[in-house]
Amino acid sequence: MRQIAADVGVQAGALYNYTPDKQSLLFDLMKTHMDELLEAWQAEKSDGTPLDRLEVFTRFHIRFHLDRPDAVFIAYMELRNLSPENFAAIEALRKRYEDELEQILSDGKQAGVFHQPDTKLATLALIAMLTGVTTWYRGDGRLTREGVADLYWDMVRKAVGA
Amino acid sequence: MRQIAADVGVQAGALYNYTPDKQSLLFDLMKTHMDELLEAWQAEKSDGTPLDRLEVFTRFHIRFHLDRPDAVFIAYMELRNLSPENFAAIEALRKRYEDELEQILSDGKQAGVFHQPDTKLATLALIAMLTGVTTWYRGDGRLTREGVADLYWDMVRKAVGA
DNA sequence: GTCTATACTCTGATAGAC
DNA sequence: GTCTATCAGAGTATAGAC
Repeated sequence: MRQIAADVGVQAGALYNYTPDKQSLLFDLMKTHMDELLEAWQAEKSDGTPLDRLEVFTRFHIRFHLDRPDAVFIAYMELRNLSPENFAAIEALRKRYEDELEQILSDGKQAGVFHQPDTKLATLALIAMLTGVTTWYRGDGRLTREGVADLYWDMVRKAVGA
Repeated sequence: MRQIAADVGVQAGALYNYTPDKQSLLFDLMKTHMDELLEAWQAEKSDGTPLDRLEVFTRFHIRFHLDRPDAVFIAYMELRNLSPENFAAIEALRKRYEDELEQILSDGKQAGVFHQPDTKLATLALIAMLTGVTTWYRGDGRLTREGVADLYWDMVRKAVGA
């Protein structure tokens, strides 16, 4: 709390005018992140073919996460420091996001364009693969953000047999 | 440290007969984990075709990580608590492991059986995808460990165009 | 709304007896 | 090798002045 206070230019005690305690502050950070993720996806998602929707999801996920490395880091690494109730709330939001991808994969399989044997596992596997980009991508590296998205999309597409 | 001491049945001070400080204890845990990973892989790897080697790697990675959920959790979540020198040492070991997969993918591409456009990115993407299994797999769930490995292998194989 | 001051607790680590 | 006792520092949070 002292470190946060120093970064925003006040003394530690002054922070408690804005948050009742540290746990609430962490929860608000994570909840805001997940709300923004879901809201941004609702604004981005389209009604095309399953293949198109999967590509939109893939590129959206990479772009959104690369735009917010700090929030993503917190959202994954601080889960264990949430109270049980707060953890459940964040997990529910995460599940809603996973369901968006699962629905695309499910529709694609039904349409005969995707061929994953297990849609639920494919959902989790693809999200893990895509989110991993935040652990290694650096803006000054050899690949542009668009280049990275192209490469991930190639793998996603193939992984579901499209 | 008091919590660890309580779990092993001694007082906190007694732990310092076994480790000079907490940082060393964490580093030793993570280093041991990485050493075991590399050693186990050396014992497991074979000389077959790239496709066979990739399958062996996939199944090995899943099995090894599902066998050690606690060590895996620490190895990923506590990286930020390592001193810079210790972090560099662990990262070097991690890189050696990644290089094992990268070599397989590289050989497969050269042989014309894999078709990933970017071998380095494919390496990181696949490891992230596979390691993700530890965040959701539960032994009492609907899938057996072998079933999970089969499903991941199907996705890995397709993702590299094999 | 921010400050200073401080209460209270926890933490890693050490000292010295046994 | 373990214990008890304790230190020094950091942590979250609160009180009261301005």
